Amino acid sequence: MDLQANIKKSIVIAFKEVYQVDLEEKAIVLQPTRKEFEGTYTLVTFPFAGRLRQSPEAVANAIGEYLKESSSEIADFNVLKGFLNLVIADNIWVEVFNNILNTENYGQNETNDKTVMVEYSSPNTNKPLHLGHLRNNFLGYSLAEILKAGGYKVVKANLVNDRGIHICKSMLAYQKWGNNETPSESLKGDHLIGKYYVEFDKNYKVEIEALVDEQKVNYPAIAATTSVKELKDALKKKKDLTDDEKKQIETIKEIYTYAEKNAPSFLEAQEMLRKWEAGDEKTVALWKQLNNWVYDGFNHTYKLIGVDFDQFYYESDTYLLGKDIVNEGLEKNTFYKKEDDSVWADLSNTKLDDKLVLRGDGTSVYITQDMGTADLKYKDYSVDKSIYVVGNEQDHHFKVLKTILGNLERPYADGIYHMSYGMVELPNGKMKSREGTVVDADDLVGGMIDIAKERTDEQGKIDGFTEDQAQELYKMLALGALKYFILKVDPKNTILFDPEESIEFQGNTGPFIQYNHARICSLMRKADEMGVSYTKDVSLSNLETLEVELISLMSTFPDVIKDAGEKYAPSIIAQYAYDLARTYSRFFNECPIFKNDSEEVIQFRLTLSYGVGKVIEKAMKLLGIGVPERM
RNA sequence: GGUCCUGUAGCUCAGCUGGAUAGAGCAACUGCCUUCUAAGCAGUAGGUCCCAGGUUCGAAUCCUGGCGGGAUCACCA
Repeated sequence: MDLQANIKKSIVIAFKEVYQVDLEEKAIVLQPTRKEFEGTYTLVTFPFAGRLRQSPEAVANAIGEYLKESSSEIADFNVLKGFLNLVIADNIWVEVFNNILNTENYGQNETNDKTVMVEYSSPNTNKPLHLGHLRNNFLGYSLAEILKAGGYKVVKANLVNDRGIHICKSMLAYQKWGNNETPSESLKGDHLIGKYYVEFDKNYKVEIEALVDEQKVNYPAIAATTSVKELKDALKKKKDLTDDEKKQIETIKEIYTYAEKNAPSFLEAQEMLRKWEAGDEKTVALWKQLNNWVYDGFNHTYKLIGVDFDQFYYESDTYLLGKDIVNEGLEKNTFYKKEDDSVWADLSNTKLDDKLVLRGDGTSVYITQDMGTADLKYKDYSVDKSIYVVGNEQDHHFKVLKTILGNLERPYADGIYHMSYGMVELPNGKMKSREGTVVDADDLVGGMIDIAKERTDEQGKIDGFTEDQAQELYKMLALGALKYFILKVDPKNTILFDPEESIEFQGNTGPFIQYNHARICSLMRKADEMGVSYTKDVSLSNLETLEVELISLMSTFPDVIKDAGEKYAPSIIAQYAYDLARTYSRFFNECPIFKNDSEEVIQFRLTLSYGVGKVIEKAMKLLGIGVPERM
């Protein structure tokens, strides 16, 4: 039963009967009534007033009067200016609630026979996951769950970036300084490799500076300076540069570019990449070993944060894909070749600049393999939609990719969607791996679990818990706080990650919602002791405002799920879960459940609590957050 | 410079398919545990919704132009 739709139908009839006008159901917009007025839905009559040559107030009164008389759903109404507030009959709410109770897996939309792939996480295998990856993982996982609940068949995919110059860098450093170190309890594989990646970078930087200073003699504009780096930093800070200084900057850039490409260790890394691509046995063996360590480390983290995948793609398998598509593009004249044999996608039909898709030497670039992988995904799953959960720094890239695939007349091109999300910034600025200001994912989660333990223990709320149960609760609360903190924000906004605030357990937080679930479970336990149980068929004729509010909120859940899926916004679910928990919390305080004379009321409120608990549980599940039975 | 995103309370964020007196949380202050979990509830205080025009009965919301913040415009991935 769709209450809103029924009311709209009644309104259409009302307009026909009262004013002899035909309205489309779509033209009628019902909005939630503001808290300070009585009623659940509000019809705004301003738009009709002009047409009917009546005051908005008169229209509202006439329609309200008609509805009250003729519609069993409308118990009462009130009018303020052009706002017609409709009060729904309590027995209708009871009916709505019974419907919810008797709907299996309430919230789940009917299947739509469509398949969608959600690619997320997609890490580089040269360093451990950090806070930015956490946002990606939480968003991807949640979106996948939301789409499932929205009726899609979902494939969660992870495209692992396991090859390339950056991988060779850590391999090289390990080869040089690794002394056959292996992962251990205290240093798992991804962290181990990350350590060597940092080592490489440190050494590389030293080499660059040395090379730069060596080169400066060839450049009169800066030859006299003692340290190029100091000069560079000084110029960076300065405003209103003179022409000479601007020239110096250009020169410095030039030298750095040269140094970056000619530093010994960089050349070595390049050489290693060539060997890898040639299939050199030793190189490939090292690569395999180190990558496997990293995967073990990642799997540990994935398990810790509770995300999973149905399909892994590896760039070492896919990086050569896409070259056929380049030929196809040339044949279809949507690509063209330049004099140096490089191939470009013609994007003159858009605002975008033409894009290189194959280098002059025949090697591919990032977008080449992305085209190939897109084909592969379609081949594997004939997906109707393909979602890429990738940061907003790649907005342009995905615009180009989608356009190119469209020009190539790929049937799936329209279904490509870049779920772009904003960066995660720290109170003192951006995270920069080179400056050591990254927040490591494992450390962060570990730290939050510790804090969850502290808070819980000091409240003395784990009496009777086994050690395992306690540990499980700490983890559930820690991840609940973290995931909710990140998911409640609209994906496209930049997040300011304040470690202090993210572990708050009060107010608009994950634990607050979890707490309300635990309270409900506590009621259920008490009911059990008292020999009362919830029912699948409540009957009651008189409801409290908060009871109506709860039922009304619950009734919108399937639509909220659909909306969140259409907007690719887990934040909508987060907001909903909080609204429901908060409303329940007020109900809990104002409406005693057991301390009540009427058997009927006790059973109704108990059942209402049960229903709310179920919806909270399901909503949180869509965010990848578990709910405890006690806390 | 071009393109895209963004600017709402001291702070973190909702609201943005136009609708009533702009909402939450945190922080501050005041109440409420012999009664179902106080990780809670109730209340007080806090706003030029970046600015200026425009459209409209009505604009935080739509349009135009500014200003501030961010991303991007690689033969990097």
